[in-house]
Amino acid sequence: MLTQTGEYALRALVYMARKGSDAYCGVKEIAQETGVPANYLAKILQQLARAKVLESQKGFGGGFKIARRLDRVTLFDIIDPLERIDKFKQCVLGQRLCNDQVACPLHHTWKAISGQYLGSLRSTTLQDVADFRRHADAVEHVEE
Amino acid sequence: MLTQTGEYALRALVYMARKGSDAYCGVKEIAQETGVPANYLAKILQQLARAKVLESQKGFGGGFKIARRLDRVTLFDIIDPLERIDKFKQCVLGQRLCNDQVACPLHHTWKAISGQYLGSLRSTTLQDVADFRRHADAVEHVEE
DNA sequence: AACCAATCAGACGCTAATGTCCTAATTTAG
DNA sequence: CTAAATTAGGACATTAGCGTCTGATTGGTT
Repeated sequence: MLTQTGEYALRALVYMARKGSDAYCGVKEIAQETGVPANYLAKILQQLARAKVLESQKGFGGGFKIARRLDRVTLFDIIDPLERIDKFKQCVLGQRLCNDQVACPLHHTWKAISGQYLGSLRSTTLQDVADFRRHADAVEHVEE
Repeated sequence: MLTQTGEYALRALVYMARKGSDAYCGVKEIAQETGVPANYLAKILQQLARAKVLESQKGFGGGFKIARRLDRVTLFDIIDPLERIDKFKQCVLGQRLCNDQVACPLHHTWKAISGQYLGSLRSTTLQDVADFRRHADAVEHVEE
């Protein structure tokens, strides 16, 4: 469903989004807080920087930060550069000819399944995630 | 989403279901028709036999056949013995404490996504797939 | 200018998934 | 009974994902 790399990326970006600061955030800190191996996380964040999802800054006080407004970054944006999402477009049964008109036995079933998955990833933004968290915190606070 | 092994299993079982015969079906034939590497497919089918999804028969005229009525075999039954579907139950962000009450920022989003996925796999049977195919064949025939 | 903090880039190793091959064990045909 | 067909099972090879390490580069601090 989600590769290890993709999960690590989600962990890191959710952490950064939730932190909310506009300053650059170091790899060590993110790794520490999310439990992702630091060196490997660095590779992942570099890829996301190349994909323009993050901005990076070398040197003292440098690190990574989210390149766009939180409501303009979807979960799909984060996972897409790291995994082969285009797999979804190919026929599960491996038939060359498989589309809405001429469909393999699994075409419609699989299109529905993958459509729901991709749709959810595309419609959920980091803003949604950050908002939810704050709401949950508030609820917790009220319950105390 | 779906591992290579799982995809191969789907290809093979859909082929067998569609063929509709109650006789044992040889690995070579299935491999030929589905484009799956024969030796690897053999391993996969053996696993499904151990999981009671298939029955196997050695010797001349032997092979594999589906062990239950087609409407009692879901796509989930086919994929489950081959992949670690239990991954879905774990928190995406890796938090130890994450459930409906105390949720991580992604809990609800991810629960919805994986729920749709697993639900589709569990509610689709080989009978559905075989039926669809026959219907599609009929449509093709009419169009000629 | 010298130094330090941090990313960048590439090489390297480990592990699991994928794929191949060979030898048994089993069943049927003749 | 023998030979052929076929799965069962294990050993092995290949590949890709995951993870580590080292040196280079960049930018700020002193």
